[in-house]
Amino acid sequence: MEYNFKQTEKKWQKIWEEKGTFQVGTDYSKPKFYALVEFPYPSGQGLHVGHPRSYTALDIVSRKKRLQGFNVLYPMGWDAFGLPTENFAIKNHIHPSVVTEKNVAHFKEQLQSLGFSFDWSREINTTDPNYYKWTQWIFLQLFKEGLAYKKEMAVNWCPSCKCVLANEEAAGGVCERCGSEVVRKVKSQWMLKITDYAEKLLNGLDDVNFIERVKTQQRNWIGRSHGAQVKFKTTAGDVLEVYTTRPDTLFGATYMVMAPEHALIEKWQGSLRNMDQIRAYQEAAARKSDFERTEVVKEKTGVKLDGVCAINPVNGKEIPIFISDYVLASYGTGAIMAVPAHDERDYAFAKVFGLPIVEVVKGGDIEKEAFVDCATGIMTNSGFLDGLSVEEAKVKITQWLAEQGVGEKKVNYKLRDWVFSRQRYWGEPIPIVHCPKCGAVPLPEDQLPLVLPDVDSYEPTETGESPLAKMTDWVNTTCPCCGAPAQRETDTMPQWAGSSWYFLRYIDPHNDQALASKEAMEYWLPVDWYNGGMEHTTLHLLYSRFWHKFLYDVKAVTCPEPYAKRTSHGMILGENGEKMSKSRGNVVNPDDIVNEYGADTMRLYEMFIGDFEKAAPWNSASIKGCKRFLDRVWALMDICVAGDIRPELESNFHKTIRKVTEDVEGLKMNTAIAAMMALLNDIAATGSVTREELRTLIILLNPFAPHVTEEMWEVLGFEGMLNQTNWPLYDEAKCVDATVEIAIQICGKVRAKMNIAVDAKGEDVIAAAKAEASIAAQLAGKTVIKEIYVPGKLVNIVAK
RNA sequence: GCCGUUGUGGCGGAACUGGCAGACGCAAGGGACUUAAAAUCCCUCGGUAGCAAUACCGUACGGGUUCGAUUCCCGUCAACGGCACCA
Repeated sequence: MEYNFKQTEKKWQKIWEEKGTFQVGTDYSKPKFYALVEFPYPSGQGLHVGHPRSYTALDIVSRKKRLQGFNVLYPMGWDAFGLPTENFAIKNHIHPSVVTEKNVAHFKEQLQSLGFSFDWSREINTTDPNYYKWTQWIFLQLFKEGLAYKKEMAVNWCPSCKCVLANEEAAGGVCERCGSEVVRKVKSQWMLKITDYAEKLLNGLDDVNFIERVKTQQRNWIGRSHGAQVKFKTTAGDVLEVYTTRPDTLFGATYMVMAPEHALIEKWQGSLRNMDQIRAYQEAAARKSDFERTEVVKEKTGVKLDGVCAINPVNGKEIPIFISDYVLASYGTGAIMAVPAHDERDYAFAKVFGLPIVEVVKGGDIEKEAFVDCATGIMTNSGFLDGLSVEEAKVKITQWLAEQGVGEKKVNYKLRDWVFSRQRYWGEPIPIVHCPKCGAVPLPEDQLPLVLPDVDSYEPTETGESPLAKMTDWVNTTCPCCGAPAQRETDTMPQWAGSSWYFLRYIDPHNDQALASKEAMEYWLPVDWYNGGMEHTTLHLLYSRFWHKFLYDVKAVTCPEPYAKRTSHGMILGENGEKMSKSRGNVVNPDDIVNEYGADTMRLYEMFIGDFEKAAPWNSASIKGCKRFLDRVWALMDICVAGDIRPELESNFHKTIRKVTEDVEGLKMNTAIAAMMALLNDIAATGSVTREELRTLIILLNPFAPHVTEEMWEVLGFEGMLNQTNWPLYDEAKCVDATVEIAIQICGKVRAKMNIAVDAKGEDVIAAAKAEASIAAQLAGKTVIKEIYVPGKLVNIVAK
């Protein structure tokens, strides 16, 4: 009997939908399992073969957990605000919500054709006012707690289009739309104080099960360092404050560097004799992004301030001050003390400007390069610090600075506050009213959601304000505080807002009293397993942890960390090994694969393609192997006879059950599939299969290929639906074979093999190995120095 | 530049905690079935030499530790992800 995947897959998808098979009950007595994948941005291009990699993997986990008796929540939704939809709307004069609706419908149809066990009754959409009501509510709580504030920030500005550009739209310093040069313009922006949570975000990592590289990257992104803040007096009278992780090297500070944007420059205007030169340099620096500025390879540039000097507090020496773009305004105090002998960037700068390089830590050769190692060095040329180790010197100088009142111990973070404003239309309106008397006033909660009004044009305004600024009817309102005429905030939120808390909404998606009910939160939180891309590690994942920790502090959620476990999948590349993209012409459409091979084959192939965590190139030819495997499993029904698992296959079955059970937990789907393929080969070699063998095999395969296995279950006449049966158990004792083949090595090289009983004693095995004809011959005339037996693996005889 | 990661046959990949490198699959070659093709089934398949048994080489490159290294350490090269307004 031929297997018709088209008909069968549709049949089961319909049954699952009609019966609500994967709808999650509210039976809170069962153990729960909450599996989460990153919800997609519904782009106009439709689903990409990259999306199902993550979705299939956790679908397999979810289906297996259900078979193991868990109450599983596996939801899906749409992260639908964002730039591409807005740009499409501008170009084609279609409302973004219309575009979104169409894209969502397309995505949903594509996802459903792959047979994912999502609970569609809990579908959410970040652009739905009933959803973003709560996104706005969270913003209000942040505002009330003082974590949302306004600040002047530099943004990318296209002077020709007169609009703010996203970094992506300003790649290479050129406007993506018109090609003109992008400048940095200062604008007042809403900011979120994520830095207040730096310590909590760091410490929380100790309590969660995230893959190590995600933790490392988050730790580095937060970038905690211990050092000192030091005050340098200047000849202008003001104090120039710096942060340093190397206060021990203070005696070696021979000059200072400020970021070109540093506020003191403006204050010192009167004293500075080379203001023209300074202005020119500031303008040049404004055009560069932070990471262009910090590149080490390029020649260091800068301008010496003519008219103001600093005074080194340890020795009273006057030292020059420079501005240079390698110092960033956004890190530390925006100024540094430069110690060229012990910092590579300072060294390079000092060489260019001919500044003195004073060695204060012995151990390197400062004629050649900066000596940066602080583990081994001994202090020198440093007065009362001489002879101390770097660590001792750090402690002593920090104490001294504190005693003198010119510095203090300081913990610093690389993490910067979150720029939360966008001058765009397609985002959540920020629920704030600006009153001339009361200032920024939060909208009362009973006025939420503040609905995004319809506008005629989605183009930003001449001044770079959001398109909402043109909606005077909407903008003009009254102050919720004093009733006087006031104006609404016209900036919108970034796309990160809606995705920072979406997992909370799935657990109680229709609640209009709260984000989710306490009861639902207590049962479902935290997310048990969250899978997503590595590219979201430092932004989305950190932002959502921040919001969650905040919500925990204001008692709006019931646990301190949102995600108990985080894993990451690799990208699926084009057949040529490059990233899939329209412009490269190497995009594979999942619809084509489903049509030609079926959803089960597609799912199996995406899991078999390689190591889940690594990038893997698509290969059309290889898909056939997965189709062939499913066809061979189907064909087993032709040779099926009554009976239990046969003794000669017993250990194969137990080993395979163990392998699949463990590999699914470890996201090693490729080796789980390989194990099932090997089992099929072993069964096929016997020429028949028993009912019980087939039953066990198709339960194991069900999470991977749910349609064909469900159909086989029905054809074979087993009771009920396969997805409601139990996952098979294995017996550790039955996974072992009686004999095992081991290798015999001489000096680490395999020279022979032999079969031994699994429980054979070491000395007997070694004796047997030496008795082996070819081994005996090669050992003749040599002295045995060492004999090693690794149980069940090998014997190694070292001889001379 | 900074942070993180990766590098194994013609290809995707496998290999426990330092223990037989190449599981499983694709492609390729040979054979069976067929009027023929597709499908299916069987065999071979890292390189060099050899009829063969077998020997030597081989996990990006150069060193090191070890009885034994794809695995650990040091260095080099190449590729990929992120760098805060793409998501």
